[in-house]
Amino acid sequence: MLPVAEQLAVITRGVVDLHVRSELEARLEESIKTGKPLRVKAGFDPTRPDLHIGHAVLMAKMRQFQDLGHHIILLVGEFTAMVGDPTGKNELRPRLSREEVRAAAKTYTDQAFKILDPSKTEIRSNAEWLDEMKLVKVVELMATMTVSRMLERKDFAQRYAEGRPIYQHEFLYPLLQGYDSVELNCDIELGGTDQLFNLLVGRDLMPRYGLRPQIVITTPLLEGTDARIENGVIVGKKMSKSADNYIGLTEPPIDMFRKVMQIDDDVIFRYFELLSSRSTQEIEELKREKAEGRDPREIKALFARELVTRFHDEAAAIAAENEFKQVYSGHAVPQDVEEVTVTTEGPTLWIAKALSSAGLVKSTGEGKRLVEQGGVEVDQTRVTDANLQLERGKRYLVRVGSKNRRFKYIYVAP
RNA sequence: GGAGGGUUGCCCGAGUGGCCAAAGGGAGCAGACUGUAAAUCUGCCGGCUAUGCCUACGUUGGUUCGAAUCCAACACCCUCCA
Repeated sequence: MLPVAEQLAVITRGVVDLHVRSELEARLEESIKTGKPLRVKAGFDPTRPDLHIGHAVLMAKMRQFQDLGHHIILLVGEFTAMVGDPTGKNELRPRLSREEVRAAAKTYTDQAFKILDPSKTEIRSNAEWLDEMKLVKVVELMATMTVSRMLERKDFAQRYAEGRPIYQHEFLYPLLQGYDSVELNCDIELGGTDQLFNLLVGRDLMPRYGLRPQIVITTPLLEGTDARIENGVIVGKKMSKSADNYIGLTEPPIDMFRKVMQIDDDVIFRYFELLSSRSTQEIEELKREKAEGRDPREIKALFARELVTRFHDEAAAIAAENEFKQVYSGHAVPQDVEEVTVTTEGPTLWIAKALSSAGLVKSTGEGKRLVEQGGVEVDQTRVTDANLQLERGKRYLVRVGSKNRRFKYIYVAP
């Protein structure tokens, strides 16, 4: 094992909160002396299987602990997922069935193992102990925390102040998550900054059960692909599916690549710092090169390639880069364009109708609008006539959109 | 249990009988300019081949020639009192 100072340097890189540093040092020292790895827990709620690269920030930190020789416990919040953590968006999360949770947990771990070493990862589910928890124990647990303490949590406080609903089971959530740490007797718990409150509840709870309090470390939440830099500070919503500013871990290579290339030129460094395996020095070097006039597209492509390589493979990354260059910079047609067959009653088919039947737009109204606005190409030529009729028995190559180009061959069946 | 306030499109938010498919803003989309990004400007932004029709302002019913707007019941949320 590495000496304490070196481990600390790795552990604290890029983290937001660390409670408490001196305890961490002591615990690392002890671990080196006894040869016992620290028990590091990171939990996740398998609420929805829509993982994006924002989640990968935490996974990368977990991986660092593994590389330092510590023991990672990946806690599946199978039970807590059904309770539903109050979201940052202050909406009540839907409660999920056990089946949905299981499916989501599977996709989560599949993705996590693209970063984590499965042989060094212990997967546990809190349903193991929470399913059978007796009411007396629940009451005991609830008696450890006051309502006003709960209301310290930002989103509770906010909702309370704004007169929006808070349900009682939501108060239970942090307690249950904290109790997981008691069951697992963790040395350290990791989470996103949004989890700080919950993590600290665990820390408070442990001594009440006769355990040493866990050390709490949080990683930043990655801003979405639509983030901007204003006055040197990154601004923008967190990456999320609902804000549609995410890069999914299972997205096709070309989409990953495209989305990275559409990130703001300066914001890309945030991504580098939180996700790239490049060293801090290398990243600084890239920043310097950009300042000296290197094409930002090249720098973004470096990150895009690294990302696609990690979640797919190197061949996919190269292919994606080539396709991107051809399709977006060179206006070429991608290799694998899907062909759809649409039918028509009459001798011809209205373009707007064809677009919606082919699934390229949501409605014929939208199709018509796009044509009117010049957002549609048929056989590589921009369509200007919103009344264009496609002929029966012919096959057309249609392109819709610009930022996110969609191509299809439309065959008008006789 | 009692009293009062609230529920409008993806989000925020105006609208208190016809001029309301519903102001304004945000988000989003398209075009121009570009680099694929930013900034800026322009246009669009419920559905339907439509000078019209359908669906929509929590739900259901009612009043009216006509309802997001008035009435009733219900549901949900909030506040105060118990």
